[in-house]
Amino acid sequence: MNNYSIGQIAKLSGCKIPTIRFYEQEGLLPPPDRTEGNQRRYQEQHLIRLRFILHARALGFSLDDVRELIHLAGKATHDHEADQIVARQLSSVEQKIARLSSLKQELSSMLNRCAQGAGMKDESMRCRVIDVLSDHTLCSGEHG
Amino acid sequence: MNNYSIGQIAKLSGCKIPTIRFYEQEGLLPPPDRTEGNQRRYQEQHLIRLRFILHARALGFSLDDVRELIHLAGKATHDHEADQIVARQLSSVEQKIARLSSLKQELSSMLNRCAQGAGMKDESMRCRVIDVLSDHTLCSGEHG
DNA sequence: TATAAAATCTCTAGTTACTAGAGATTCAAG
DNA sequence: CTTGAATCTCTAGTAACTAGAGATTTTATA
Repeated sequence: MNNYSIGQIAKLSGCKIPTIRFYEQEGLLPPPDRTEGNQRRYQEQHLIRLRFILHARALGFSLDDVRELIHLAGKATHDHEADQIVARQLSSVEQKIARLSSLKQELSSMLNRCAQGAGMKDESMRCRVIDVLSDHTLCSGEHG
Repeated sequence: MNNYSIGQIAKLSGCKIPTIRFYEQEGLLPPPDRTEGNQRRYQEQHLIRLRFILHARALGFSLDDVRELIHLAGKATHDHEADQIVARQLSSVEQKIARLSSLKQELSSMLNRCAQGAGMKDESMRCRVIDVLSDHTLCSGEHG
C-alpha cells in the first residue's frame, strides 16, 4: 500500500502543507487515514484530488467553484453543468481583462503626462500623477 | 461653514458609509469634527481626499499605495516617487493581463473540447471539463 | 414641545484563501 | 535509545472591506 506523509504529497503536488490541511478542513480533500500517533497518511487518490484542486485554482476558480466541480465529477452524468461553470469563469476572466486594459491605458497616460515634465525642478512642471489622481475629470478613459 | 454628515459625503462621493469610517480608522481620511452628540461632520477637504482615495483604488492601487501617494501629495516636491508607484502598478497590471489572457485561452479550449461532445448522451462523449481539470497535461497553454 | 422615524454611533465578527507561529507530540535514522 | 526532523492542533494575521447588534442622536412632524 502506497501511502504518503503530508510532507510527501506536498512535494509531489507542489501544494504547501498548511494549505493541504486547509483543504481538508474545507471539505475539498477527504480526510486521510491516520497513524497511531495521529499523523496523516495519504494515498494515490488524494494526490489526484489535490492536483485537480490546484489545477482549478490555477485557472482562477474559487473554492466554491471547485467544490461544485468536485461534486459534479462524482456524478456519473454531469450533463453540461460543469461547462456552465467554466463558461461563467471565462466571462468573468474576460471582464477582468477588459477592466485591466482600461486601467493600463490610464496608468500609461499618467506616466506619459509625467514624463513630459521630467527632469525639470520647476514646481509647476512637476510630476502630474498626484493631480490626475486628485481629479477624476483628468482621466482619459472611464473606470468604475 | 459647509459641513456634511457622513451620509451626505457618502452620497456625494459614492463611497459607502462603513468604508468611510474604515478609511478614517486606517488613517487615510483625517478625523472630522464631531457634533456634541459625537456624530461626524465633514468639510470640503474631506470630500476631496475621499475622491482621491476612491480614484486611486479604482485604478487598482492598494491601500498602502494610497497611503504613500497621500504622503507624497503633502510634500511640496515629490520628485518622481509618485510615478514610480504608478509604474510599479502598471507593470503589475500588465502581468495580470498576461496571466488572465492565458487562462482565457485555456478556458476557451476547454469549452470547445466540451462542445464537440455536446448533445450526445453517450457517457464516453460527455463534457470533458472535469477530465481536463483532472489532468494538467491536457492543457493547451501553460499556467502557474 | 413631544414624539416618532431616520441617521449615526461603537464594537464585533464575517468574508476569501490562505500563511505564520507557538508549543506539544511523533516518526525515522543511527 | 536518543536525537533531530516532521508533524500535530490551535490561534491569529493578511487585504479591504461588509454586515449586524444595540445604543444614542438628530431631524421632522404634530
